[in-house]
Amino acid sequence: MIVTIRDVAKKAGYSITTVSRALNGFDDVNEETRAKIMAVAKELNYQPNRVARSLVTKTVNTIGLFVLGRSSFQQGFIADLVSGLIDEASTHDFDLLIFGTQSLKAGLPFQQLCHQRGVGGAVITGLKITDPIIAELEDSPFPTVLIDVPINGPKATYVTFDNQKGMVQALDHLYDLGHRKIGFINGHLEAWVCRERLAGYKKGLAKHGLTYNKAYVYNGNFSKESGRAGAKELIKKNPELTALMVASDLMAAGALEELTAMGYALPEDLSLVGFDDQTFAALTSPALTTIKQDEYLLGRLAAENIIKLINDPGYLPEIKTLTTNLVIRQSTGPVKS
Amino acid sequence: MIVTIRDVAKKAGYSITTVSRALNGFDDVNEETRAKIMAVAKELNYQPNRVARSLVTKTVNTIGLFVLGRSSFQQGFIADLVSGLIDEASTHDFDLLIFGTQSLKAGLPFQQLCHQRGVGGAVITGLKITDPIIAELEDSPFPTVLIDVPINGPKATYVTFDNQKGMVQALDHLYDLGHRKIGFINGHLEAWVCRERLAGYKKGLAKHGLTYNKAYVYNGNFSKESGRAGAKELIKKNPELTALMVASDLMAAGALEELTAMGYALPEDLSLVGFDDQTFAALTSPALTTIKQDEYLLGRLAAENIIKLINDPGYLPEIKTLTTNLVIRQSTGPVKS
DNA sequence: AACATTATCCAAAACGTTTTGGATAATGGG
DNA sequence: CCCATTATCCAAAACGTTTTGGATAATGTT
Repeated sequence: MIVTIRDVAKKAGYSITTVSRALNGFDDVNEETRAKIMAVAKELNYQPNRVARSLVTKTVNTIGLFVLGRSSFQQGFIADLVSGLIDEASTHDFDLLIFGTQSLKAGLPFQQLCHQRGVGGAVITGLKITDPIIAELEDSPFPTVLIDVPINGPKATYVTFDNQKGMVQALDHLYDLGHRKIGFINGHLEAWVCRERLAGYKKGLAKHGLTYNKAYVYNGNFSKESGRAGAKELIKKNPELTALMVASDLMAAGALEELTAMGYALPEDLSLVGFDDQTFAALTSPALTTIKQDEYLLGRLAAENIIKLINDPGYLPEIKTLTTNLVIRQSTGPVKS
Repeated sequence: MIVTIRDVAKKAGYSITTVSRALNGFDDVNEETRAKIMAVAKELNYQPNRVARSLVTKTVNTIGLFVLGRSSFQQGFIADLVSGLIDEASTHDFDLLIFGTQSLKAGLPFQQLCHQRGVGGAVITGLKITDPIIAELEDSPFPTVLIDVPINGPKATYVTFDNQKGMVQALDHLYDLGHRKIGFINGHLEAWVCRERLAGYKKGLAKHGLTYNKAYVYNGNFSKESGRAGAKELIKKNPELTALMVASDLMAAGALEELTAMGYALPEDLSLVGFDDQTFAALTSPALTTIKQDEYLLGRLAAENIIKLINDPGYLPEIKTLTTNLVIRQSTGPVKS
């Protein structure tokens, strides 16, 4: 049933040493011998036990993906991120082990945990910028790639999107439609992307000579409910607003509900822009104009990066920033004159 | 840095044998000796290398999750399923390795692949009922749990929802609202759940003395576009229909778009029921009445089952069927008289 | 013929851990 | 005192694989 190198050696008539060296490309094996061994290995469907091999070689081809916080699973992008990670890992003959928060709760030092599980490097998503582990990972020799959180160390880097550019794109779009009073519903500032999105909002305003007004910004928490509350508050306090930008599609959906309930017709009375381009952004009524992020590609990039960090001692960590795209749908339109 | 059992033995002043036996609860170790060894192990943060251990003990505490087809990642439930799997696995000190389709494309026999990767059992999602691997797994000694595809073998079982009951619930609801002409947009019949949903539709009709009419059923493919096409065709050919049931929320969203474009007001002119309760079901306008499936719980159940199959030689595989719930929102209302 | 070199194979050690099968001192019972 | 039992420790073997360091026959050169 389970074929070991001993079975192959016995059937081929050579030692396990010769079998191993034949299969692993050593040049001190006669080519005819090698061919015979390879044929037997193929016939028996022999596959080297990676566990045993990794014990000897101390090389590891497993990436650990840490998804922190149950709510991270409820963001729309995890599936695509995982899909991208798997596809890239697979082309490099790496496997992907997934861990949730409880793995880190056990009080076991991060690297010990990874070593115990045979993980050679970690991709982590769901970190807040205040999480202490970030400092710990920064100078660590253990390869790490963070998603959407900046880090820069000898073996640590991150992948993300150009959030600022995305926000500028959205603001350009609204400006071109004639909007001059533009509000912003952000997420919580513990998420680095929210700091970036705020900076992009400010940059977009400045680009068009518009004044940043603190009262036009609401800090939510990425939930639909905070999107509703944000829209309600911003519009109540600033009825002159003609457009709202929102830091996530889910919050934008909440804002849409609230605005509709308040009697606004979108986009005639007010324009709305989300962020993410989650599946449902095309399903709301009106469908959301939003900033698209290709999370599948981000996953591939993260995997590519962590594999290099694991495999190549001389590899210098590179920060990878993917571009975003404005997707115009029906939630934005010309300002009402 | 990396602490091995030899470091602990050296520092504690005992052999590696005694250290191992002390840490693993053997009773031929003096209790004072044990305490001393445990203190040293704790001080050094010693964690047994699972790779080495599994090589010796041939026990494995890794579950392989196979997600087949890129489109499986785009179904709304994968993230919740994974979350549930991880949480349950973690309580049993199991890890979760994820594989995509390409892992099976390599031509490597399934069990060899799992053995090579140190996987003790597999959870598989995305299978069509026509996939040949199902027969292969049925009588295999390798532990397997399928998601939403029936299988029954000595080491094989499946977890799913009561799709028929869900459909009957939806039909009851529509019947109570006065609907008598009820159409059904199904997914493709290679997905077992679609056969179940069709059977449930028929059962619900029969329960209320309504006649099953083949012309009232459209076979889609789970895409939004097929939902649009299904609504268009069913309504065009059967204008007497007052309600549509749909086998997934995404197709329901497509049907909603089409019906709206055709000038129907929902639910006044026609009622619509989806299936899944995906996040966006609450975000469409009107929000979808739908059948809720708790995929997180399904993930936990699958993990619980596969762990039992791996750990307990005497465990008889149990089919696990979770109940569904009707979630009434705004897409259903009384039939127009 | 003697020595050096090359080709080709293999035993042993290693990886980190677990477990088998003693070894030995202490203790208790006849 | 002698023998049996118990407590407590440890060397060795095992797991499946890789790699080091030979061993040896054949061949070539002087």
